[in-house]
Amino acid sequence: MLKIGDFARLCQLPVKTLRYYDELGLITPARVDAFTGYRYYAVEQLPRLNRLLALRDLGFSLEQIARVLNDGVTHEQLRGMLMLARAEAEHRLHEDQGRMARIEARLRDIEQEDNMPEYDVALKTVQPMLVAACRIHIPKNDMVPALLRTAYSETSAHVSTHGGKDLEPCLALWHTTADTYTDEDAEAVVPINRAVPESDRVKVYELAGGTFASAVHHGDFAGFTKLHPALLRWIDANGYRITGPSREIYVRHDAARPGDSVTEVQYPVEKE
Amino acid sequence: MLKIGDFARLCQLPVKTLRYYDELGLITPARVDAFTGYRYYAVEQLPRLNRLLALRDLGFSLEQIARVLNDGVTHEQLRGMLMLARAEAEHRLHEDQGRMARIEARLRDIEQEDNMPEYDVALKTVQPMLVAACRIHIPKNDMVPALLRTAYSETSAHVSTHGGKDLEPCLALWHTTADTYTDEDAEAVVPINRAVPESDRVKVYELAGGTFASAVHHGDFAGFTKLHPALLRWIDANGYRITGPSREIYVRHDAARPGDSVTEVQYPVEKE
DNA sequence: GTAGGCCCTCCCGCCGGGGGAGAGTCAAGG
DNA sequence: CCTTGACTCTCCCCCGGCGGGAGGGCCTAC
Repeated sequence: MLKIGDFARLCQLPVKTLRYYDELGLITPARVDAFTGYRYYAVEQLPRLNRLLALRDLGFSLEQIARVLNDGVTHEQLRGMLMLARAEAEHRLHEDQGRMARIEARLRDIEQEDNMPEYDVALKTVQPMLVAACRIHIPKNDMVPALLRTAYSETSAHVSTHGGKDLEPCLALWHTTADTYTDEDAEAVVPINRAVPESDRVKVYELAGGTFASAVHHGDFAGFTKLHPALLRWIDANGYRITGPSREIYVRHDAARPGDSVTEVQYPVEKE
Repeated sequence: MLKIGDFARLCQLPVKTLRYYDELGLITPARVDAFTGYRYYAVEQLPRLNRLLALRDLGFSLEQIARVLNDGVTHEQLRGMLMLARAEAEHRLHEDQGRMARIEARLRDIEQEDNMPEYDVALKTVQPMLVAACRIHIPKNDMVPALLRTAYSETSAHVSTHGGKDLEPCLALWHTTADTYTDEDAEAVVPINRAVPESDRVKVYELAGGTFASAVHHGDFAGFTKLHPALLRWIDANGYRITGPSREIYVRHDAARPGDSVTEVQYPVEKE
């Protein structure tokens, strides 16, 4: 019979861990002194402990290990657990690969240009939302504000005449990725609180959610256009692929005070 | 001014998280009502929040992010933090790659042979220990028990005559990896509690620690020799490399009751 | 005026243990 | 036989990054 410290030395585990495993019923001492509470282990318990450690190394939780060790588990169940563990490990693997890529890109940024990167790009998951939208064609770049404003007014009016309400903030979808700044295909989108009928100009649908690379600009009126190249560089440097139209979210857009405008730009992305 | 729920929707974070970040001083609301305690955020805070998320995605802890955001951090410091984060991500990456390999190997084991693998192999880190050791040559396999016993007696005697004490359990190092079972080069090793002088037959040194692949056998006397092939298969299947002599630890070895013997076999290993 | 949807603080839970307090136990040396 | 020092026991709090819920206040729309 071994005291807990001897057993701990034998299997190279901290004493605390053995006590914790006892509490969870993973390795119960062969004998526990009823008066002193001292735990006494037997060397015969080593194989079970090795089994425990092997399962732990596979990434199983202690609760799963308890099921395997105590309840006994069929081959099929074990296979399922292994495949689940593999999927989880793979997921973490991909996450850390992405993290590595982002860190490397950031380090390159620091090395190359001596000043900080201008914008911080974050990856976020966006919920789908119900919207009313009006698609417009914009022949020349300087017509963007006027045409968008008109489209928002029209959409908003349509929604409210059908008893709906538009929610903040409104956004624009850019279906043309060309940077010619002419003949652009845009969509003025307004989130709404409930479904309303469509018209031939105003469509109502659920704008898809998903994973987006996002950056925010705060300051002078049109300065947020610089976000697009920054985002595109980031997306390229981190090994993502653009999967749809970009979004500009006009968080605050007061024509009277353009210096206070806040705009978020999002690109839907996917790995690889 | 936005209430916390609006701000949460805007940046796609749970309300709880925003409150937590406020508590940590990461994003303090632009205004807090002194009477009601209501938090009011401003859209101007979005860029800072995006910066926070970007740093979080790199794997920084919230405490580190607080330092970056609040105290401001030099380029050199940021570079250091990034390199540290990269090292950590790389470490986790390798861990999960190893885990994947172990899981795959285990799944293959299940697919191939319909019965469970006979032994569980665990990876463990072993502490270095002070030992007295006697190296012996074993011409033929059936001489192992006798020669080892003699070597242990001799070592033990030498240690005790010099005022030392030997600790449990004793082990053997096998310097020959050949499986011919003839002309083997072994070493009878006894852990001791303090340094004693050497003789020409008994050496005293610190047995190195490190990472070992380990399996345990419980049962009939010589059955533990089956552990060696099992361990070798595991080491091969998981992409490790043997870096030194194997160890047999005679956890319990009572010649009178061979059915109760417990033996652990360890191979020192390294990735790749 | 009232309903229901926000918001507040406070407390507990997760996972896999680590650290330490305060008290009891064991084995060896004098 | 006694002491001493190493060991062990239980109990409680701590880590990170929040999530869940209780119990209460606030705000706005009908």
